[in-house]
Amino acid sequence: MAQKPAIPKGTRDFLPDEVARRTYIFDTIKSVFKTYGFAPIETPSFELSSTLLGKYGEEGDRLIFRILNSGEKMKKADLDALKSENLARFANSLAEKALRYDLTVPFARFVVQHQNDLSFPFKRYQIQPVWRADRPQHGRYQEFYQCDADVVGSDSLLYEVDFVQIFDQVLTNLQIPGFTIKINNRKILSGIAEVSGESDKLIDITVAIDKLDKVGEEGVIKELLEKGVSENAIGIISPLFQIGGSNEERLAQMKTFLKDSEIGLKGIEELEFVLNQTTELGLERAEIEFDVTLARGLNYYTGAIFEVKVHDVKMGSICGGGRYDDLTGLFGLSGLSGVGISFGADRIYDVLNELDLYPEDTNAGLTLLFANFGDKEAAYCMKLTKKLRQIGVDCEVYPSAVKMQKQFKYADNRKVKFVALIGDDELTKGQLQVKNMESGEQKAMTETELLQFFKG
RNA sequence: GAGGUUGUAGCUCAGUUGGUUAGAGCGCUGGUUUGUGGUACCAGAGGUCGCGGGUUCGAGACCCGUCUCCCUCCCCA
Repeated sequence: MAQKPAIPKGTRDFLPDEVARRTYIFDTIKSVFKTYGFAPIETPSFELSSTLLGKYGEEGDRLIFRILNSGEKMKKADLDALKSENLARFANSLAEKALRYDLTVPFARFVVQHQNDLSFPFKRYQIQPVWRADRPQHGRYQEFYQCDADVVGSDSLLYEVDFVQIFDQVLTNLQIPGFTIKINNRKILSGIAEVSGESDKLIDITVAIDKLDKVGEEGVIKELLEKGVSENAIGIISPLFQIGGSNEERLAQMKTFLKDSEIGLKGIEELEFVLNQTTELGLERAEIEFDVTLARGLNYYTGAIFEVKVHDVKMGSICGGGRYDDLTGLFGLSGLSGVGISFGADRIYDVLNELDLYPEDTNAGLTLLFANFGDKEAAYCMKLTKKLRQIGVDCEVYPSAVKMQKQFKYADNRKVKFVALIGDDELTKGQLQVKNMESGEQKAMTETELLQFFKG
């Protein structure tokens, strides 16, 4: 035997039953996206490196899978960069293409390229795999699916309201018992930086504050000091650590805190609008929480920021999203505001598996199997399968006339719902035996009765 | 990218301080005579103990390297 086969780390194979479960998740998400007026698009799995690089920050660039140039293009390798140890530039000269890292940046590219064919606001959804050269961990893969819905070309906050409803609808439909939609606004974070007098350290401050629930107040202060934030500024920021209570109470506290920051107050106003509208509409299973410490790494968000966490499961956020006022600006089309969300299908899949939340019929089973009693009988069954398939019944004939025990065992493993037995007797009588594999009940019926039975 | 951990049949694991032909359960295959599965009984197949090197008379067990899994950080879905 050759060496045992393997797949790259952070990737997975899916068996038929697993695919059935994943299809259920994708279908649930798709159908909700559709009811909110989103239409699907697709983009290539790889893009030009120049499209992706520099869009996700330094960390993100490191996680982008590069596609090595081949043939003559190998000659484009920048050997000078290698000599001068500029490895990043050398790597870029070796790879003109790269696997997509998310669906948002390719979408921005798509919008700019097809701007004349689109009517705005443009709403699309996209369900495709993305790749990250990350170190695999629980709920973290190198290949995984994102399910994105975005709108570009409108700055209306009604879309933020819609997205909150979509989170609630999808996760409720998937039977997830409890989950929290965390919401914040990047303008509030800007306001905090402004009030503290450290506007240029916005990113450092938000990243540090984001860790509050993980490292605690002291941890955050330590990180702020390390990043060179002044003690004075930290003194101004620290009251934020005490913010709590209901969403209304938090808003009130933040209003006071940000009273001298125009941008901060704008953020509060936007957030208040979304929260109020959401209260008007109501939520099925979701809880919504204003979380000042919610930051999210991506540098392109400018307004609302979302993140969804499932209760009682140890798993990173299963959904994220937010508003980006000028994403397409990176590709030369400015002035288009966008807002979007993403469902992490693979994490949702893991959560559903962990909580065992699949509906009963989510498997790759077969509806009807014809037992094989010999050539003559099988030939008759083949004719029947053709008729059944025309009315949409999935069925098949067992391939050989082996002993019944074996055929039934096969039916069992395939999770077959019904087995039809047509032997010599039945052929002459025109009566078929149909056995319900779950109840064990077996009854005789004619061919027309059989077709009728499965039609209903 | 940094640190830690794990790796024995298809799966879940046992395997005493290194010592003969490496075990169990589940699963799988066949059987328990006539056309009936999910239960029972019997039998069988299946492992160069992640991979490569080293120490030793002898290594699944010890050492080094490497890959993988999982975990912490980072970042995120």
